[in-house]
Amino acid sequence: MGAPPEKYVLRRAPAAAASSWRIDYRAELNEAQHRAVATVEGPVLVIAGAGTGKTRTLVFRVARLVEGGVDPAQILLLTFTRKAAAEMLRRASSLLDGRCERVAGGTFHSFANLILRRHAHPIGLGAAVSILDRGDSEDVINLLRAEGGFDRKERRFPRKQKIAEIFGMAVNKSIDLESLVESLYGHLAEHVGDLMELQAAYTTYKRTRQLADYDDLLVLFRDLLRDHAAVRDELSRRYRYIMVDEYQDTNSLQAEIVRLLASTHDNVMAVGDDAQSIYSFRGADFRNIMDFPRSFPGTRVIALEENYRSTQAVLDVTNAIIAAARERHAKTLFTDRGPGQVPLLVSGENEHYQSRFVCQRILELREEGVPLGEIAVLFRSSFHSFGLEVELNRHGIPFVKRGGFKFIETAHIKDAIAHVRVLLNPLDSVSWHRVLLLLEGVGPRTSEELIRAVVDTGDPVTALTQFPRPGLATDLRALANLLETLAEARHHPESMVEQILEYYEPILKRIHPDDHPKRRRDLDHFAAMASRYENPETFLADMALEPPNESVGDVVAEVEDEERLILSTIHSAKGLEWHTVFVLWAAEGRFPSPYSVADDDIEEERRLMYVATTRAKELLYLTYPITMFDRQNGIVLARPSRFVADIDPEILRPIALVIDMEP
DNA sequence: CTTTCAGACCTTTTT
DNA sequence: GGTCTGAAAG
Repeated sequence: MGAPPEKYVLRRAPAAAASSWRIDYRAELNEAQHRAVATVEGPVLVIAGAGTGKTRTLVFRVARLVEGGVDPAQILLLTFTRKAAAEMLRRASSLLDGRCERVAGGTFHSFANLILRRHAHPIGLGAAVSILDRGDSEDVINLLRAEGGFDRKERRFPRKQKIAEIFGMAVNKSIDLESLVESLYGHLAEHVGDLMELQAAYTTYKRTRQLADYDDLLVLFRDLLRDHAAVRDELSRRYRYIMVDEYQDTNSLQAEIVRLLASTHDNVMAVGDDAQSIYSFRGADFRNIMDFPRSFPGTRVIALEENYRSTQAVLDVTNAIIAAARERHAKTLFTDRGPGQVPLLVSGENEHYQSRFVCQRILELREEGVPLGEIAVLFRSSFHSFGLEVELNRHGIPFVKRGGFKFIETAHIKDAIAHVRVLLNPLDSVSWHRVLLLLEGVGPRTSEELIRAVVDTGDPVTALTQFPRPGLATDLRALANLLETLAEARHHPESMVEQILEYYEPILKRIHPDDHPKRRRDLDHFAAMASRYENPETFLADMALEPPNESVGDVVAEVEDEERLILSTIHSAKGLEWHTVFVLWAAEGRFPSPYSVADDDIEEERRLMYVATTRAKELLYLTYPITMFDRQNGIVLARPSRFVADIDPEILRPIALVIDMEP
């Protein structure tokens, strides 16, 4: 994160032992940052505005702890993505030495997974738990929904997606289904009984088959800590210093986990910004950050308000956006980075103007020497960039897209993963289902029978080869052969994936006659990803918990990242910064999202706009078309987003695009 | 039972 | 544009 470069004086004694050189914390940090770094014992809450050096503070604090003699393995750094943790530890290591790499870190989910695998026993879990991603849990729910006959009710019963959302929300908000439906899903009140029944069935299903969804990881981890004092004390003593980044986006379950983990020492530093809370759809509540001092009495609160990232002109806009927020910690960011250029509110005739403007401006910036990797185009929803993507391709501007539908979620990749999963956890009926339905002549019924045979005999190979259905014998034999080959040697993930692909190739051609070459290429990249792992267990866990955030096709980098423009959802842009930021579709009907308008979640949308605009260091452009296509009404007039429409034109300058008619 | 095909539906954000 | 669902044919 940004910092005054002129103050960057790292003094490193030449070739001396690591412990003999010292970091000059006072020279490196401002007063508030320094206080946060120097406060080592006891609970600390850092309220860090956007671009105020939050990451820098965490990095220096890790270094400070290690330098002060704390064993790195006693430090736990919980972040929003593992990439964020890795990046911080890399920076801390460059301040000190390799020791910082031994700091434990990752997301709540990945850390929970790690601990649960070590302490599976007390909560009745096996070591080979399969992690269900969102799609997997929806599949299970759908199965049970049909099995329980819930879908045959006269009144419309919610679809699997909605059900999964509701179940997840209940867990993440730590409230029971009944009150959740009452408060947030009132229109489903008549189904409460059925939903509860379904939820119970879902839980049983997962437990008996060694399956855990994302929420289970947190719940089971919490239960382990809460109900097993010995484990709790052991863990609490092992992780003596806990730091939690992006605390505004944690939910009550995660807060509870932190509370329990710190039970023997209270050494927790939570860092966050209530104005940047954008994950309430996942049960996060920015009030969590307000409650921190209550669960940790004696908390020292430190506010970081000096912004090192953006010019004053950019800050004037972001301050104006957030000033209208209904409920927040009042703070106004300031900088001494100089005035900078006034951000523009750019309007054009239609979406095409918007795309052309962005492309043209990007090409100009590149001429001026701004690397493509220092430019980002941000948007509320992943599909908002479709039009621009076409235009970028036309101009030959390389880009990566982050967020939205992911590579890992495509059917063919999930198929490949399913084969690895059944091998590791033969009880994983979700994956069995996927694997078996690929065979010609196998539908849901036959698949069920086969799975029952596999579970009953406990021996997949025998169950498959002995299955009394001559028409399927050849295919089942082939599958059994594959499983045998995979099981024989404890394969390296890469060679496992290669074996699977050999088996899967003909199936792929049959199911996707038109585009199997494209899918085949995806699968080859998947194999390449597998090659980075030592064992299949960590490979699978990572694919479920920290999949690459790139969209389909982007996993292949033909060009180095520095030479590619970034397209990203605002959610995926969290914590990052660029020289120039474009915000697409700053128009009513797109941003705020119509869903949020209907549900009265406007305040979170405002924070999203705040997060988007605070990513810019030098240049900021908000664009919107004057007409846009609406599915119901066809072409309609668009208005600028309510979050920016009323900003003083001196602060956010309106510009209209015109096309040069000269030849 | 499985496959196929047409029409409905619905599209936010993510671990 | 893609998935999901239901109905009818193989």
